[in-house]
Amino acid sequence: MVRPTLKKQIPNLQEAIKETAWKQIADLGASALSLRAIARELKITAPAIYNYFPSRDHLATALIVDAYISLGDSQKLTLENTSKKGGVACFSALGIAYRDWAVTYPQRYQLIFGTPIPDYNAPEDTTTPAAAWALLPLIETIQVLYGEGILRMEKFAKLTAKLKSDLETWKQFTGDIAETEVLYTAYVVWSRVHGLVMLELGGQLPSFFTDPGEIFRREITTMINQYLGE
Amino acid sequence: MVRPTLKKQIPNLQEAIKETAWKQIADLGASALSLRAIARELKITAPAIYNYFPSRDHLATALIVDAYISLGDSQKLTLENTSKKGGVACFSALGIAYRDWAVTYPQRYQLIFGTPIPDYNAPEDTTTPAAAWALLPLIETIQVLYGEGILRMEKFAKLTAKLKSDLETWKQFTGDIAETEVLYTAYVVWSRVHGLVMLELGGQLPSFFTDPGEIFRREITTMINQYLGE
DNA sequence: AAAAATAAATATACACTGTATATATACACT
DNA sequence: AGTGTATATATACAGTGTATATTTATTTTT
Repeated sequence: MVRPTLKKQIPNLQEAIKETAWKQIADLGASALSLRAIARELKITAPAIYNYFPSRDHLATALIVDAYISLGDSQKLTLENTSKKGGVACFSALGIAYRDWAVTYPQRYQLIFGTPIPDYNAPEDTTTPAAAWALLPLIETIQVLYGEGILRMEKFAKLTAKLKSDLETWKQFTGDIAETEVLYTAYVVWSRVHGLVMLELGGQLPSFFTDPGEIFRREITTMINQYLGE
Repeated sequence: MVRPTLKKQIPNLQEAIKETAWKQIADLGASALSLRAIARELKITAPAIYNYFPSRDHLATALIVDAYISLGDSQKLTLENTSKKGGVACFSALGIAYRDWAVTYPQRYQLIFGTPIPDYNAPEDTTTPAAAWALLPLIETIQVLYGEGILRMEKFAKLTAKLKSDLETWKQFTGDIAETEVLYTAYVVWSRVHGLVMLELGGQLPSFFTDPGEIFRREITTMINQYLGE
């Protein structure tokens, strides 16, 4: 028999492939992403996957988008649960939640921000919107703080015209909810959080640092002191 | 003929293998590291490499250590060329040089901090000292600023006893030249620089940002304003 | 209802990869 | 000169992504 009857097949195979991929990524790391291994687990032949994803890279892109969505969902949920406590509390909670997500799903974080898949280059037109969406809660929060006059933009050098125009382009991806100053701040904040998380997950933070979370929380506090104020 | 005469062979094959590896990494990316490709270019069979590196991972580790050394050399040279201009100038120059190195050798940067090689996990006992060495010039500089009373530690929350003890352990790797406060600051500064560089190299900074270097230089200035002062 | 078209799987094959094993040769030392 | 060791080759295995052709199940059309 060349092809089994459909009743024996997996329904919603596209989702099943991604789920199996996530399971294996969680177990063996993002670099172990293997069409053949996925096929084996689904009792399918490897080329069959090509009916759902034209190539391994397309599957990887789909996984990355899913990961961004998962991160964005986590951020969104955090914001909803904290919004009543005020802007500063939101800022702090979003930072903590960002790291929590990364620590909970290190493989997903590496999948997005590391380069775990050989010869894979993420297509910018799909990842830029996904990344922007994941950052929306942070941008929203900073926009609120900016509106309340709590964000101390005067601590930064004045934004140049060119930089402002670049940020205008980014605005389109972020739902046009924030001003250029806010977007700039969000990017800078993101880079700080990302740097800490990346060093921690990448193993660059030597293992004798017994509580990486503490350093992270300290930095959140420092950022609040530096960027925000009455 | 099973083995060619030695006069036809490459002298200093260990170095030649690493050089070829670097060339291919620069051309095709760190994920394309392939013993067979190296062997092909050296007109050698793949298993011959095993006489010099027990496995692909050992070669990768050697390359990572080399990359750290290259980064450290660049930092050291920068410090030597700037030291007469004072601590703040050094701080700034080291930051710029760090990014310059990363932008010049993006593949090396990804090799160290990304996870480009499938199933490879860097052995901490070799990378921690290498990383510490690469950071020495920054640590030195911050130590000088701290000694001059320019580093505003009061902006940070007081270091806890546990964190201090963790930092004491790190001290051993950094030549015991700096105090815990300085090491903490250096780590935090590193994480900020690293975050920006990582987002830029990883393609997370959308391409419509026409001059990533400007954002970076602005952040250096911001850091000087935040951490240093008369 | 039968036939044609389409979709989705298999089978097979190719060019790769890292690496284990056995073997042969060049070189250094006694 | 002969022996031992280092260093290469040859071969093989299991794994990878993916291109191609083939077969079958399902859907659509007549």
